[in-house]
Amino acid sequence: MRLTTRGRYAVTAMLDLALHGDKGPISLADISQRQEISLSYLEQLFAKLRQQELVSSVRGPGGGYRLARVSDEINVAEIIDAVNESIDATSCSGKGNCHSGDVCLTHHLWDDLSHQIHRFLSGITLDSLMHQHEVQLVALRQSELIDVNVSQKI
Amino acid sequence: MRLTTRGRYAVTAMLDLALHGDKGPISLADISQRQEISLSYLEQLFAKLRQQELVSSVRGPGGGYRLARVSDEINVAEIIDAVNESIDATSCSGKGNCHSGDVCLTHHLWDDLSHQIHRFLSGITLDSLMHQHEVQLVALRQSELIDVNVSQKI
DNA sequence: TTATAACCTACTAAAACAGTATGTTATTTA
DNA sequence: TAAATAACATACTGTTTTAGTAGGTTATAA
Repeated sequence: MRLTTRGRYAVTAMLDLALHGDKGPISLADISQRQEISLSYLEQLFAKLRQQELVSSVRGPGGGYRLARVSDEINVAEIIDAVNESIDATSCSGKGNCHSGDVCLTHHLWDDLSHQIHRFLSGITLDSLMHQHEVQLVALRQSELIDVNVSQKI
Repeated sequence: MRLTTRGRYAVTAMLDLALHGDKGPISLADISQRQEISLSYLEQLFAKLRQQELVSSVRGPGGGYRLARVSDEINVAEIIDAVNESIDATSCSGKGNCHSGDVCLTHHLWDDLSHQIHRFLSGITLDSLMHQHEVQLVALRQSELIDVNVSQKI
């Protein structure tokens, strides 16, 4: 089982989209700046998110990405899944052939754990996240920081 | 967050100890054979399990390892922890400095998830595992296989 | 004294991770 | 129509981790 920067970045970027998506398509450059994620890396992640139809894209100037569905119909588990991080904790990918073709002593335990994690993460939607008090505080601070940066540029 | 072969091996080996420990100390060679885990790799894992005082050792012929506590006082979370696999899902190890010194947008989510997983795994003891029907079936099959191997050797 | 099995340290091939680099293509705007 | 923008695509790379191997030393029971 893996839960690394890749999955975290994907969820963070999608939440950023959910928070700012009302102003039309959001460019990866914007997300990159706000969330401090390398642009090239975001591009790779969004290629997968697009394949899984979690986002849709608009090319050209003023273009960017939009959520492909409303924010309460996208959950965290499917975002992590889309960027190829498996939530599965078994060594056999659930096949049950972990010990010379049969299940290993602890197969059931890891299978249970996987379901537990999946249940937890699939119950959390982008919509529920963006309405959390703590998320809103962080989002507010981030937009203030960006404003400062922008005015410094001018 | 990592949950890989290392943590799985450690839990499997500890469960093997719990299942067979009534016959005195169990050698790593036995566990290696039953659970199909490389002996050298087991030695490295047990060095850490011993440091964390989850097992005690007996050297010399007939020696091996014992659980350092009764099986219902050892839970899966501490075994995984002992072999250096962190259950923590945050990128900042819970410090909350994941976004230029402050928390990132999704810090709270990963923190929640970590607690969820920890609560689940720390609620499962070796004792509860060894009394599970499925575990007993697998253990039975394994001891039969070993018996066949032994009689073939003779 | 010999065999056993823990204990210890260094090394290694392969994979994954996170990121960089260098483009091409579609679309808007001046 | 040219320039700028931003998605889209692919190949490459340094670093770390993983899982395991190799080659010992030390303690103890038979």
